[in-house]
Amino acid sequence: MSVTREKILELAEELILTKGYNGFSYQDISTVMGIKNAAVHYYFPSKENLGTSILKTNIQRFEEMVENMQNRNFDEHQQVESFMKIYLKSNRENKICLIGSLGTDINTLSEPMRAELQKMVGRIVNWLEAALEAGRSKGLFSFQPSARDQALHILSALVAGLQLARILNKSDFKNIHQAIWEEITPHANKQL
Amino acid sequence: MSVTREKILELAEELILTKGYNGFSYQDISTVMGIKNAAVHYYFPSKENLGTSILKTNIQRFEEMVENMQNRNFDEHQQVESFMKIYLKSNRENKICLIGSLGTDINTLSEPMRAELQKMVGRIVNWLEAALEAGRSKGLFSFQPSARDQALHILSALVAGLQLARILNKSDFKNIHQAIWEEITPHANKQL
DNA sequence: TTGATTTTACTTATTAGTAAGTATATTTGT
DNA sequence: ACAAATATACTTACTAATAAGTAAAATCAA
Repeated sequence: MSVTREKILELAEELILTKGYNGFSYQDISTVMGIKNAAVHYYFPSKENLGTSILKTNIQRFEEMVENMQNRNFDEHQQVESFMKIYLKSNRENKICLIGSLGTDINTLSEPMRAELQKMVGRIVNWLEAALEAGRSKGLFSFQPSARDQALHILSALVAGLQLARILNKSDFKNIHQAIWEEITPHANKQL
Repeated sequence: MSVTREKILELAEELILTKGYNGFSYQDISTVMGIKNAAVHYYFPSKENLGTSILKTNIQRFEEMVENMQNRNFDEHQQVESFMKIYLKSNRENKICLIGSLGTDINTLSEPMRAELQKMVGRIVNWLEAALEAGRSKGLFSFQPSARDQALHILSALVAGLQLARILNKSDFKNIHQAIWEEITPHANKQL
């Protein structure tokens, strides 16, 4: 794979996470990289193509992460913790996540991009649901709603947590993160 | 106040909630209203001015709602329930909320608009925190974290709940909404 | 030399924004 | 009461900048 292509993907993703999909242009990419806007079009003929590629890359990255965790015999507690750590990193870097960013712009996206976004979110929710369910049956987690509802609830808190932290105070995210974790962790005093 | 001005404000807000701040133009407003783009500039010289006006309107609307609830002697349970119902309505209308929408675009907003957004979110969080705290001391709510963390957690879940529901399935929001409510409601079986 | 990569030099469309003009009310001075 | 002045609510007709996108020529690397 071309190094230029990889860099464009990386930069475009960062721009989506910092300025939003409709808030960046090919010019933003080309000037930062020191190339011409037409060079970006060479690798990604259209913005839709670029956006879809970013989503495909992220789906692949997510599935590799899950596979890797399973290969290393991570239990569900460790898996969910690892997943949530991605969001802590995003918060440190003042970024939001693709779900929150593209969720805002969804009605302005082309159908293929929308489909890819749905695919990505679908896989994340399904994985989280399964991890929560399995973790609960092993006594690693404790929560009342269905695993799917709890997965949606956790993902929501993470996604908007980043957005709120960027509006209010970066450090607020740590508390949100902590609250999620305590919500599903079986503590001694939780039963009191 | 001018009827045209009011309509522009209303339409622009809807556009922010459906297409995002950087996803709509003065043309979108003027064509729908059957006026010229310059007429929109007559009322709101710049897009920043329009955006800031929308936020100011929303702050006022929120404070009127709180005042109204207090005048009607709503208890904290009823107050928080009313607030959460606003999000159910947004979900029915396939809209997200201003916090989620502008949270995505925050780095592309002018400083005055960013300040207004912070003001709005700050007031909502402060009110929610106070309502949760007071409600808990009356036994209307039950939760472990600090009232502020719980407020941030609830607001996060609502904000991103709308975004997730728009990506996945409209009906998913009802479950997220339900889960928040059950999280803070003192149920008999919660103590088991 | 051949193919991959990149630039040059565009086009077309859209953006926010403005300057100047117009019709219709509304106010004001006499 | 009546005309002159002024304010309101726009339209017409632009600009300057930027957007995504393209065709063709030049460069580079094997």
